[in-house]
Amino acid sequence: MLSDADRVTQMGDNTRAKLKGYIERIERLEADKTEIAADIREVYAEIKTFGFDTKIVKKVIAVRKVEASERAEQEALLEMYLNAVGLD
Amino acid sequence: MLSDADRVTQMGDNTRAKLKGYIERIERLEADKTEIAADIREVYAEIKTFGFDTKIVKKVIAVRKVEASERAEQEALLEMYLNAVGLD
Amino acid sequence: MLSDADRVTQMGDNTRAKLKGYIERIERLEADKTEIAADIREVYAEIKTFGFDTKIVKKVIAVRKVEASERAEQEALLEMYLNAVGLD
Amino acid sequence: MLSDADRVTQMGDNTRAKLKGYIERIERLEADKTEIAADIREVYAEIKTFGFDTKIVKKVIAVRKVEASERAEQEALLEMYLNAVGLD
DNA sequence: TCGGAAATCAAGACCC
DNA sequence: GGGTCTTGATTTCCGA
Repeated sequence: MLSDADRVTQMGDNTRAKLKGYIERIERLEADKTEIAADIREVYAEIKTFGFDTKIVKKVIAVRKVEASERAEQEALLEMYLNAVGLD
Repeated sequence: MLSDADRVTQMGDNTRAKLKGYIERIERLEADKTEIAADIREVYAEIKTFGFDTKIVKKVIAVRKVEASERAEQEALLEMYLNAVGLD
Repeated sequence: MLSDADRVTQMGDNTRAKLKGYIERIERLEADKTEIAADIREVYAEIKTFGFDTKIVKKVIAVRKVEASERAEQEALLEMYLNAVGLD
Repeated sequence: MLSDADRVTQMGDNTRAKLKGYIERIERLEADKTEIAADIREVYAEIKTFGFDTKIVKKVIAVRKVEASERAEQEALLEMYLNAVGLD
């Protein structure tokens, strides 16, 4: 069986190009993610400038997040019930 | 500076005994954990025997869990508000 | 045949109570499991404070675990042999 | 001086709306970030399907990342030197 | 029983 | 420097 290293050294140009494409795509996505994180930090900075405690704002957002996830969980549960009854 | 291997070969009996104690304690705790996991699996098996879909039961438990965490988050937020107002 | 949801909507109080009992029992077991995991983390923290590399301690425990299972394996094998020759 | 809570209870509709806007903006940004993370996971899944070890791909990306930051570091250093000798 | 999917956990980065 | 967030690895769990 081929090891990964064997695959790399023996693979054709098409395969190599494909792998390269994957890697570059991931790097672009990660760059986007980093940029968004920077945007978020910026907004918090603005909020602080505005005179609010960012810690509380963060907590408010956290609460809203678990509320949302609870709603999602309940919907999933309902879905399962309906599915079990054959009403979906 | 001493490497870990140095420590092991050079340490006195007391130190060695202490380390041995830690290891045995962890092993006991892990045995307990494994046993509990087995108990949980058993309960699910019983539930299935009983004729219920374990997937739904799991989801019910998940919903209850996020409900609990939401309650905890809201309390933490309230705490922060009160703290900010100086009423805590 | 009844679907799971039929069972839920049509089941009597006894059944419902039984299911509730299962759920609460699982929740208690999971709480126990979480607590034990916390205990284990604590012991590792203590070990680290003590000056040892927790990674190595983990390795030691892992090795002892496979050794234990190997021993069990061999004992089972021996048991089989003895049984086969009528010496058990 | 007003505490944060005072601000919340006493603030006018404009202020409240502004804060709400900030929160919603952050939530949108975080949703985007989550989505990108999902995309990345998807790409890795595709890579795995393709027959490569994702762990190695991750390593490659990590290496390229530090190489990029090292390059940036060196360029900054070069810049400083050139600046110091008045050649920039 | 194997493989993927998910939870758990410690380590590192990063911001305050 | 303290604390939170993120990431990467390990382990765990379930279905096929």
